Amino acid sequence: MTTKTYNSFFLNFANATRFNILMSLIGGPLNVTQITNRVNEEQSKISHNLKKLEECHLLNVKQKGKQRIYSLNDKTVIPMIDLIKNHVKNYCKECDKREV
Amino acid sequence: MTTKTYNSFFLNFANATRFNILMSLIGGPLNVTQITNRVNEEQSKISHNLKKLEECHLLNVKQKGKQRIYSLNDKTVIPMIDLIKNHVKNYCKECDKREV
DNA sequence: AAAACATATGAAATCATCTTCATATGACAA
DNA sequence: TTGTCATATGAAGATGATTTCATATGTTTT
Repeated sequence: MTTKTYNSFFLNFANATRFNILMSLIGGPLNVTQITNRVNEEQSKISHNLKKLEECHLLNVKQKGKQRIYSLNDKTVIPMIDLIKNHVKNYCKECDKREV
Repeated sequence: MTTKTYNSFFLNFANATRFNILMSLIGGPLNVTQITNRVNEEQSKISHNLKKLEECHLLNVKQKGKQRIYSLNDKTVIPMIDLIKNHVKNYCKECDKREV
């Protein structure tokens, strides 16, 4: 596992926009316009970030007419969400409350 | 789970220095000087980064004389390492090879 | 073949994080 | 109570990531 690989893997989760994109896809695949609406950000911003997520294989794409449909790699993403949720629950109960 | 919480959680793994610190502690607790030697970085750099890891409860500290002994929160860190290793193995076989 | 729609891309500008350096603090030993 | 060892900290500078804006590409519709 190269430094670059795990660096970009975790960076993908660390960014709020990308984290929200992942969340928006938990319910099932969406096209770019739909993701853009759910996450409520600029289209080009979404596209740039989708690219990074896809490069890491956290997302898959397929073309459907002029749309591109993105779907979650849930084998990785769901366990990851569970892991951090558990961590926060067990170790960060207080610190997570004091908002900054 | 606040944005800040998951952001700093993942950021901790995304940084090479901190990732190496975590790795150095898999074998068991170490003091700062020992970590500094294993990771082979400046002492103040190590201290700054230890702080961030501790704030996220990925590390625990205890004082022992003038030393501070850091140990891994292995309940979280080990599963996390396993998760990314598996991801890379299953989905990034090729992309992980082409070094950048 | 032009227009319209959906998405991607490059580059500059902005914003956030990291490291570095100098110095401070805290604990123990002499 | 001074010196030394171990570690932490603040702030500036350096580096890196993200967003933005303008525009390009690709696909379908008319």
